[in-house]
Amino acid sequence: MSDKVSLRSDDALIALRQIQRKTEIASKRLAVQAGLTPSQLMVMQILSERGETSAGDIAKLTQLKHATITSLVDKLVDRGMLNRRRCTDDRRRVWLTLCEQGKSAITSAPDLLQDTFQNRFDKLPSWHQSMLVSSLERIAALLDAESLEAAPVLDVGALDERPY
Amino acid sequence: MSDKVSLRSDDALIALRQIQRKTEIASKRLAVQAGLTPSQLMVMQILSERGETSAGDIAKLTQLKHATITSLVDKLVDRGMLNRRRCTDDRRRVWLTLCEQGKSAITSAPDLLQDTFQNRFDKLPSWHQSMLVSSLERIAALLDAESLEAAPVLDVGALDERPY
DNA sequence: AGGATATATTTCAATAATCAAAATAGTTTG
DNA sequence: CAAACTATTTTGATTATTGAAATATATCCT
Repeated sequence: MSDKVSLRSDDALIALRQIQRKTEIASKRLAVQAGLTPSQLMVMQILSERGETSAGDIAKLTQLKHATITSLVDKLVDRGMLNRRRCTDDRRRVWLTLCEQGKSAITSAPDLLQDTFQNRFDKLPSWHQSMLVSSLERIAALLDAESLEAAPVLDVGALDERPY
Repeated sequence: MSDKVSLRSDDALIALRQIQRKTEIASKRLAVQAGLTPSQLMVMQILSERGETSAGDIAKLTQLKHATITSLVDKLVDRGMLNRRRCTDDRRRVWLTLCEQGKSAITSAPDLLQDTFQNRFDKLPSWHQSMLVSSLERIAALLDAESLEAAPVLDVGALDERPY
């Protein structure tokens, strides 16, 4: 007759938030190690995973404004981390790719989170490993909201307080 | 006789990075909805989960500098989101707590990621739900590096490029 | 006890990240 | 071909974050 309901989805969300906080902090630290800002690291990781990507897509994926991407990319290009290439079909667009130096910058930095994880994961029995992998992939799928990636933030006019 | 080895820990890390990117972007959007900056949201979520927490601990947990926490907390206190309280035992320390307005600010904002996740999760068969929860909790545990939370970033002197 | 040292937070001044709005350049549509 | 649209960049702010010095308090040591 208790009215306390412990929903499993709540447990899942709690664990998910813990994972989020840990990975986010680890990524902040990783950026410092690699001599990058967190946003720069994010851009470079996206390029590393997806290969050549347009500036606009990067803006959507990172949820940063175009102006921010431009200035951030300027710096990375100056430092020889990536290349700009004007698209020949549609000459308004700009494609970005990592260059060698960029690739090595993000692979050579020591990633404590990754090392710790990998180390412990490898010690688990095989059945457990495969369960975790399939769970992780399922979770990633559950989080896949189109709307999240692309959509702009909806009307916020109702809020009467501004963030500063 | 192929020398391509697809390690399961790599698969796990790939999925983990996807989850990270999605939750991070969702949290950036959530902050905007709540009229907060991402850092402010993070601080408030930590306070919401842990209750009263010292300024220094918040700095460690968020991986921000003390000076940053001070100015960020100034703004939140001005807006009536949280309280400062000097510790009586050790009068150097400052304890922070959410006030009512702060609590409602972070619970009332619509969280698209959470809604999407919850919705889909609830439709899964029970056995699958409990598998996911235990996997998530295990993953969180695997990521639990003391060193990650507390330790300062190690020597970076070897790097010859600065992040700007 | 009391001076030296350590810790927690804040202040101050400077730097870097981000953004809104306008500008530029190219493309599509009617 | 002009009007409307799209992708990116420039410009000129504003805000977030930081390092270093300052402040206040606590602990350690002899």
